[in-house]
Amino acid sequence: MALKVFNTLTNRKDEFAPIEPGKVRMYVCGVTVYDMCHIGHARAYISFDVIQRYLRYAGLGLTYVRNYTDVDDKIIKRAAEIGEQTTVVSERFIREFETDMDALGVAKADIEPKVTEHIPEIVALIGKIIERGHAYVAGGDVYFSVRSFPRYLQLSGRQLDEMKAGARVEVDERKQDPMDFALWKESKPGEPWWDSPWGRGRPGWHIECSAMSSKYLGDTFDIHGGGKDLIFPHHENEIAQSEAASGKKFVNYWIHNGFVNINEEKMSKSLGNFFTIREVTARFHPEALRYFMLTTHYRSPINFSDQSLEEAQKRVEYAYQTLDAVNTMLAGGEPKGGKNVNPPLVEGLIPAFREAMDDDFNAAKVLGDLSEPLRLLNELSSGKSGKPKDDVKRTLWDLGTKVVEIGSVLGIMTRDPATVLSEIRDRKVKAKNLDPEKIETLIAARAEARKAKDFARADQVRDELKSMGVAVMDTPKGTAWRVD
RNA sequence: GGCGCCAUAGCCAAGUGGUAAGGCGACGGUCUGCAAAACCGUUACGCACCGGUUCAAAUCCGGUUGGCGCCUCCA
Repeated sequence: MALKVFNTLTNRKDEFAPIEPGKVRMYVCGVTVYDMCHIGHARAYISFDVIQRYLRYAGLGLTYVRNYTDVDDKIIKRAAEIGEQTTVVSERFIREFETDMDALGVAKADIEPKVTEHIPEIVALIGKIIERGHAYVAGGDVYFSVRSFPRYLQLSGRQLDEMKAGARVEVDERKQDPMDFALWKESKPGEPWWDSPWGRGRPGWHIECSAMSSKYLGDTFDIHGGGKDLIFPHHENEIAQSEAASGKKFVNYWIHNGFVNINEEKMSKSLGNFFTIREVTARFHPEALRYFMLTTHYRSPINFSDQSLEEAQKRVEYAYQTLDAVNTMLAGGEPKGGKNVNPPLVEGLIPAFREAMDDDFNAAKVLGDLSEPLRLLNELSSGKSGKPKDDVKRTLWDLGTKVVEIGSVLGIMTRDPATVLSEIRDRKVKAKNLDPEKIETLIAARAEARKAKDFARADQVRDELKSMGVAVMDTPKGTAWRVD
């Protein structure tokens, strides 16, 4: 089955056909680096990370570009507020972004260009747009003339004249049309600036993505992505700029991810109802956050709640507990011989995975499909299945390998199980304000009581731990504990 | 006012024409000194509502209600 992607440009699922067979060029709008990232950013970059991984998995040669917007009104404002240089602010938040993405398992893009390092390209692009009659100089500013570009608003499917009624933007006197937008802005005192044919200034928002995408991916490329909120005006304006300059189609497939909601409302800075990635990952494991993001199709809104995160974390725990047991069972490496106990399940796994992902990257479906294999891995690795050991090992290997293969495309289940499990427990211990030492002491006391067959005393200790939210588990390898 | 999206069990959620995946929770069971974990079983005669198309609809069409988003910086 061929890959289908929902294309905002056509408003339907289109069969994906790259410009160059076997190769894909993809650009995703990166962050404006003026603050810590919130979980909306997490969703966007996780979504495209999965897309990125899947395209490569499917054997397509991918060039993935994700920029950093490091010149912008908000960065300037922020820098002024805290009395720092804009570059100090932007560099710091680039590092914070990298830290967050790393924790979430979001791989770096192949190219991560910064606006400040592409001013010449931007100036050249603006010059070209002016030359072609799609932009005009007004004082030290340069504006794109939306009326000169008949295809304007093709992505959002709106009408220019209908938009004017709702426009709440203050109209700059120098604009020929209220909808015209800045390509270049004259710098005010104290603002960063670069020389240009129009005087000292800086790029407007939008133009950087047009300049950097064409530099690294060409005038026309395959996929351009970002959050739904970027459709208008950002992506609409990118199309106008790029197509006005090149005279060619800009992008074939536009992919947009849905929002993260809080209490069914869009999470956003202006509403003040946002959580940073850092806040959430202090309470829940980063992989739980990632898993949560994948439980809903990337285009649908997803509602953030502690309960959902807890559920996601529970599944992550379950998966790693299972993998841990599988690893223990297969300590000797790939088993020789043995008979797979469930060939249809093992053999159907990857085809089902590909079918789901080929259908507009339906990772949520994949997660559901993973339940049965994980269940079987658990059953077999418990050692109590009653099946011949060789067959068990054979199946664990065959099935486990495929489960991890799928996990590696979704960016889950690829870390060291014991490490993740203890990281999760650490968070719960902290959340409940527990003292691990005290717990160990109690468990030791209980062990002694059990040894002496003083079960009344042992259960008393268990109850005490239980009231603290600690569950005690007696296993052949000793007594372990977990936080509920 | 314009454009668009969504509505599936207690909760989350997949499913775009063929007779409702999966998860969480709950209940019952196996295992266990007792538990926990794990495993097994049960948990939507119905997919907001009304009408239509069809042999067949959660899925297509029309309408109603409710919720959300964009039109302004925003992933």
